[in-house]
Amino acid sequence: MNVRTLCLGILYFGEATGYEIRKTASEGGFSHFIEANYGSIYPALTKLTQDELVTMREEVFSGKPSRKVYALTDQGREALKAALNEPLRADIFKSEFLFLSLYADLLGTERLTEIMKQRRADLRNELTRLHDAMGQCDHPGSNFAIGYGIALTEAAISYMATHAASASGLQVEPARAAE
Amino acid sequence: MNVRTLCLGILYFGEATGYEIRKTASEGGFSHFIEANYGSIYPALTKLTQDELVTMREEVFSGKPSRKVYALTDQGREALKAALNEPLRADIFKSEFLFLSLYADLLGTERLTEIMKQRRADLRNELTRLHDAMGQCDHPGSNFAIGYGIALTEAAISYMATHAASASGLQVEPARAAE
DNA sequence: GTTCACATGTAACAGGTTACATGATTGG
DNA sequence: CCAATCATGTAACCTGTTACATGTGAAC
Repeated sequence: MNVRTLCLGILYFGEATGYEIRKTASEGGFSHFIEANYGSIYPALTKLTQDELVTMREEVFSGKPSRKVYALTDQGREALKAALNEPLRADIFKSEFLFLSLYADLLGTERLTEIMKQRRADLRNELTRLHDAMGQCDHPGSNFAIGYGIALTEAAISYMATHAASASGLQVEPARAAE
Repeated sequence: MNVRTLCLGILYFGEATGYEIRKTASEGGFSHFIEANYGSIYPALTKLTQDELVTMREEVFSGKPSRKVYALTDQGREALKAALNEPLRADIFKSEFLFLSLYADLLGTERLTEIMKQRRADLRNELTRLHDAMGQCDHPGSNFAIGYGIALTEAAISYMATHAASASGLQVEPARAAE
């Protein structure tokens, strides 16, 4: 989906600033299947305001940086619905990690061990993040999406635990339990 | 990773045409974590030939379409190694399906049911594809990557089986066992 | 005092996607 | 005969990313 629809979608849950939209998309509970950064969000919000799919309200506090709070209009809600009814695109998954794993024999034990260790750490962090997000949210749709992320992350962790050592013919340091 | 490195990586396993590279990337055992299409592959191969990272040999058969077979040079192999030793980028996962699931209440039972059904079918196909790929390949690195895909796909199927009905407050038709 | 979080925005650039353009052979 | 597979390539377009530019307040 494009950034436009993403903004409409996040605004559907309540008004927000560009900064908050990015945070939800890139760090919140949805960040495992969404990506967006300022460079695309701010222009999109300007355009959406022009098209009257969202309204903008500027909050100016003396001293504090002013913030622009965006909210969905009825037209915006309709546009979101329309976007949701368009043909569903396939998931996109790109993994440099898996690409690297194809060339384990070219990498050398040291680098390979480092990569595998890093990946296990990343997966554990991701799992923690997802559990936190799940705890802060009781919306059924969101729980489904976050739960999906948790299920896959757990599967990845489990796979890493049992297969990381066999990525190549090279001997990789075994994972320690207390790592 | 960029298309350039992708081409070098696939050529590492043996010479190939642009057509075959795309097929490996988009339909083969690696397609679950790689994506590339003609529009990016052909220009990349031309550039790589100019840079002497690959060699090109044209095979012309009377009648048959001629094919350009590319092979890695020593320089190309070094370039691949160098690329593999650059800092590892995080995985990219974008899912319109999960995005849609956030708005289950906006979707209507019919569309939601259709989406969930489609996703289960897609996952089953993907699993079959991965098992086939695994059977045709005994390279350790590839087996690790394909196995990773299988593990995650199985987790997704399992999650769908137990949670698809609870994506929203709406009642979704339960999955049938023989579907 | 320095780093982090809040907050907005632009511009150049890179990268890849889609559509177009073409054509032979094989199998059903 | 029609569809699918093999086979190569260009060009316009779109989209998004990176880097730049700027500033406050709070916490440590």
